[in-house]
Amino acid sequence: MNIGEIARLSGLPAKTIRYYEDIGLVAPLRSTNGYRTFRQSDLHKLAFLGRARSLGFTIEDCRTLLELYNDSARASADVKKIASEHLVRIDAKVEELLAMRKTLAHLVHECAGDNRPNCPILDDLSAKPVAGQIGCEKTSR
Amino acid sequence: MNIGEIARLSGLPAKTIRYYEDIGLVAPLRSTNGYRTFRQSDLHKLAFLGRARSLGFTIEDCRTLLELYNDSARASADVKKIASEHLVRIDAKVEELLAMRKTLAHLVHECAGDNRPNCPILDDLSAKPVAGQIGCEKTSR
DNA sequence: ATGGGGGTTCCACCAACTGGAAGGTCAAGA
DNA sequence: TCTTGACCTTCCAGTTGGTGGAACCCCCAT
Repeated sequence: MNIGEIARLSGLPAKTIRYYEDIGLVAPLRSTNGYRTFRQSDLHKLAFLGRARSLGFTIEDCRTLLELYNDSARASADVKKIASEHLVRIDAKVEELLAMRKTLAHLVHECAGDNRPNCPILDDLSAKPVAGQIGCEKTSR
Repeated sequence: MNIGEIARLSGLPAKTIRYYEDIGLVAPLRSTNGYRTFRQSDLHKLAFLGRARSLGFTIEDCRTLLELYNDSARASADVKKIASEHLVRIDAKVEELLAMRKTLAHLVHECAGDNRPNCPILDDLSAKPVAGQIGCEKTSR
């Protein structure tokens, strides 16, 4: 199968598939005209990658997960560890976003959004941090 | 004030401040020895940027927000629009992460995490999508 | 004069692609 | 046979928001 068909079947853009070959995640054969030729196993691998990426695993996680997948002597603990750590990352990110969301939603709510210049949002952004200020949470970035 | 002091006062790394000058967000003066010299207004601007970035605004949003801040004839609606759109982006991101979280938490829970190879996480990742499958949500990436 | 702690520039790198240019290949139709 | 158009190839650059490091300059105290 050529890259176009594999892209259709795997749901990944051809560009991405070439990139994955570049970084050694997949190794299609080449036909005499230089075209990449994908086997069923390549399709399977790409689908695996697509699914793992859609769950937010990094490329390096994906690489490791693929190795574990191909290692019939793996310990499921190794897989679980990667997934658990990823879960922690996700939770941290969610917390961070919700903290932003909270402040932002409050500010948006306060702002009249009319044609006058007065704006609580800009007031907040330009507020100098005051020592001992009440309700001043540390922003984590 | 030199960059080191401004970094301390604004809470931004010196590297970041130089970068902000590079992309035209701040324009400190230069003293004869080539050192950047920051005014109080530069500090104020950098604090504004730090706060806006900590709320997740993009650099381009920050640029626009700064312009609006300096425009006494602004309409608060313009500010509110930027913030509201950002809020929508945040909500979308949170939704995406929560969807990942849900699947992932389920899989992690299912996995024994011992030294045996059997692993529901890998099973899920390698499952071929089946047409007509029940409970098969589209993953948005 | 020398050492240390500032500062400067510039270049490379991170993740995970994506867009586009310039060109080779192949099958079908006039 | 030629041409058209859909494929495919490689390579380079850009995205976001910085960060690390090298090589070098500057200034003050000892």
